[in-house]
Order: sequence, then C-alpha cells, then structure tokens
Amino acid sequence: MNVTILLVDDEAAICDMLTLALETAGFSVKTAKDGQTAWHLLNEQHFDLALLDWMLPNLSGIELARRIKNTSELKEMPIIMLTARGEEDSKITGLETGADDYVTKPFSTRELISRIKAVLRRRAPAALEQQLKYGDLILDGLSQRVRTEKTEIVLGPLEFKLLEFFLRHPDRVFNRDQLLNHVWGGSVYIEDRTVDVHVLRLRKALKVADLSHIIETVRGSGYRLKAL
Amino acid sequence: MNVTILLVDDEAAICDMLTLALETAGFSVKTAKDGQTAWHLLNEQHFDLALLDWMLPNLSGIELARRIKNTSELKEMPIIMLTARGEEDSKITGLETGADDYVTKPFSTRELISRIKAVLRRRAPAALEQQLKYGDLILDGLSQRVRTEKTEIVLGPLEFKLLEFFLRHPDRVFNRDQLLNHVWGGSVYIEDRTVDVHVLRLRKALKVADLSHIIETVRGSGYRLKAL
DNA sequence: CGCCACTTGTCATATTCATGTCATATTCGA
DNA sequence: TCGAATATGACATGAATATGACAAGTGGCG
Repeated sequence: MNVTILLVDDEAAICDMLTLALETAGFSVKTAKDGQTAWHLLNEQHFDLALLDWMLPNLSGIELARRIKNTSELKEMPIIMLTARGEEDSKITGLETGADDYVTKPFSTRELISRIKAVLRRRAPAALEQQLKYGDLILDGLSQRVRTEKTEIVLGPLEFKLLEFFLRHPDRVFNRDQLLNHVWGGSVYIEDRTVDVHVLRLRKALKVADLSHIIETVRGSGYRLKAL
Repeated sequence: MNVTILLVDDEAAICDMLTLALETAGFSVKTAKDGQTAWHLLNEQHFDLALLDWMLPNLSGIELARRIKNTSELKEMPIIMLTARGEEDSKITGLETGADDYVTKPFSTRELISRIKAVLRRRAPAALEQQLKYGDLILDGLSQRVRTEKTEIVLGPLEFKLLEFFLRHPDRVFNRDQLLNHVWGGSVYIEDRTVDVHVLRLRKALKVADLSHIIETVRGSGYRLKAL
C-alpha cells in the first residue's frame, strides 16, 4: 500500500494523534493547519485522499472541498469530512459539496481507518494494493522489490516510485509536469527533461527482464505504460 | 507554449525582474503599474493568467480580482496573488475572492514559475479526458490512442488532433483555413496545402481499420467527416 | 573524519521522428 | 477533353527525445 493522505485540522493535538494512528496503519500523512496551506499542498503534490476538518481558519473545510471538486485535476480525490457533534446540519452540506464520507468527532481511529479504506476501495482500489502486477512483473510495496518469475529487477528509489506510479495508472499518458508532481511530489523545482533521464534509467533496469518496451514514449505528450 | 501573462505591480524594480524571469521561461508578459491600467488592459486583450500584487494604487489587487471573477469573459482566467509576508490575513480574503493561488514575497522566480505552470495545467485538459466514438472507432484522450474493436490505429500527434477535431464536428465541412486555425491553432504561417498532406496521412492510418473513407473530400470547399 | 558507494539532477551530444514543402500524378467537373 | 483541384510520394529540416558523462549531495563504515 502506498497511500498518501492530506490531513487538515487546526488542533495540533488531533493532528499528532491522527498522524500517528494513520501512519501506524500504513498510510503516509501530511498535515496542514489551515485551508490555505492545504490548498497549496494540494496544488503541489498528489494525495490519494483528504481528511478535512469542518471548522478551519482561513478557508473553511467546506469551501476547500468545493474548490477541490471544482478543480479538474483534484476532482477525483476522495474527501472525508471531520465534523463535531452538533454540527450535524453541516454534514448535509458537506456531502452536497462533494465529500465522499464524513466522520463525527469523537471517533475511534479504528472507525476512521476503516472508513478511509472503504472510500479508497470504492474510488481508487489500486491504491490499496500491496503488490502490483503487470503480466508476470510483480512490484512489491513492502519489500520495495520488483521481479518477474525468473528475474530480479534492481531499481533505485526514484525509479521504483516511477514504475509504481505507472503501474497504478496503466495505459494513460502523463506529461513531464504531471510525472514530476506525482512521482517527485510537488514543491520541487526540477527540469522537465530530468524525467527523460529517469525513464531511461527505468527502461535500462527493466531490460534484464526484457521489458523495457512497456514504457512507451508518446512524442509531444509524455510517457505511458503500455496496456497489456 | 505561447502564454500571455498580465503582471500588475507598482514597484518598477519587481516588474522588471519578474518580466525578465517570466520571459526567459517562455511566457509573454505585459505589465501594469496600477489596478486601473490593468483593468483597461484586461478588457482590451486576452491574457492567460494574471499576477496581481496585493497592494496596488487606485484599485487594490483584491478588488481587481473580485471584478475579474464577476466578469463573465474574464472569469475563467486564473489569478495568482503576490502578497508580502505580514499580510497573511489578506490571503484569506484573496483566496475567497477567487484567486487561484498566492505567492508570498520574497519568493524565488523558480517557485513562481512552477506555480504558474501548475495553475495553467489545471484549467484546460478536462476536455480531452474522455472518449470520442464514431461507429466502432474510439478515440481515447487519456491514453491518446485510437482504435476499433479489433485494430489499433497509430497516429502522429497532429493526425490525432485532426481526427479529434473531426470527431467533435461530424458531418460538417471545413476549409483548409478553418482546419489550420482549429487544429494547428491560429497564428501559424503554413501553406494550406499542407492540410491535404495531413488528411492523406490520417486516411492512410485509418486504412488499417478500413476506415479511410470516413474523411470525405468536398471539392472546392475542404473536408468533412462523413455522417454516420 | 575521510573514503566509498549510491542516488539523482543537469548538461552536451547523438538520434529519431513528425512535419512542412515541393514536384508530380491523378481525379473531378464542366 | 481541358483546366483546376486534389492526391501522393519523396525529402529536408528542426524539434523532441535518447543517451552518456559528470558533479553534487547523502549516508554508511572503517
């Protein structure tokens, strides 16, 4: 599993507690204390899911949700709202705004985690997979290894993430900017052309299993993992 | 790329510096020293994005932003606000007003450029994120592929765009100039006979699925995608 | 501390490929 | 049948991509 969650809550205590719980459950977590910061982060890197507190300074959770759902690149990201009891009415609006689920404080971390998984299963099943398969190629998220039936493929960390990303989105073209955002994670200022080099390295590594052709170049657009 | 940016800032030094940086990055830049001038320019000419300083003489950045978002022709234009540290509160209003992002001074030009790209990237591509169908022909925007049930059709980038354009406007005749404008995008100095060649190439590619006849020649007028 | 192994970003250069143009053949309509 | 419009094949060129080499950063380990 390689799920990155954005947690937005202004109470540090809750943030810490949830971060711990979520990381224990195997998620990667990034936090923001207010709507502003959250919005920034969302524009910089990819998240698989957002946990939004209802009440937020600067930019309220609901407003943030509305924005996300109005932004084509973020539209697909599932949102879970965190609401306090007594804000029941708000939930309605929350769901109407586009939240995929809501959780009422106080809640058990177990409940939260199970809801997160439920939502992900529904919206992005691939994200929960530990092992990704492509033909006889197997990418194992836990051991960070890639291999085919008979060959072990040795990858550097970045090449691993790159391949993983492609495996999660087969047969779709990504341009260099998109790859930088998703694989490198935003807030990093790198030349587009660097992507070429890493694709090259990935292909070179795949060669030992005679699989370098599975990453296709789409001239003028970017790269794509060939459909099986 | 061909992106035109309106930069509004009253400090000449910053204007010059940013203009240089942005032009180096491949953008076209026009500057205005105050909100008034900016507003005039916006009504005269199309801009792909506006960079607004928060503090402006005459018409403040936020007020300008509000106006832009209330004007139907300008509503779609992304806005990035430039704020000084210590004006943090203002950001709230800024984003609520409709700015798409903000950058806090001092900032690196790299960061600014990367944010500009991020914002620009988010607007258009939604249109292509779907499939167009014509009989059993399928054009898929995500994977940038064209195929029928049994045959994959390999197209170059331009042929792809050309076919896409035809699929969006079936059974309508376009002359060569119109095709140049729509498919090549205006402001190109190309022989209109070149269109013939690309139609030829498109037909040739469609041949593998025995579909070359769907693009019809209308003598004296141009070309047309045959109605189903 | 310092050396080494490893990763990663960038640049310079080589290579590939899409595209625009032209010269020529063919077709169409009157 | 004639002339104009279109089809077709060939080709040069430049832009996009591939590739190899290098340098800076990192962390381990003696």
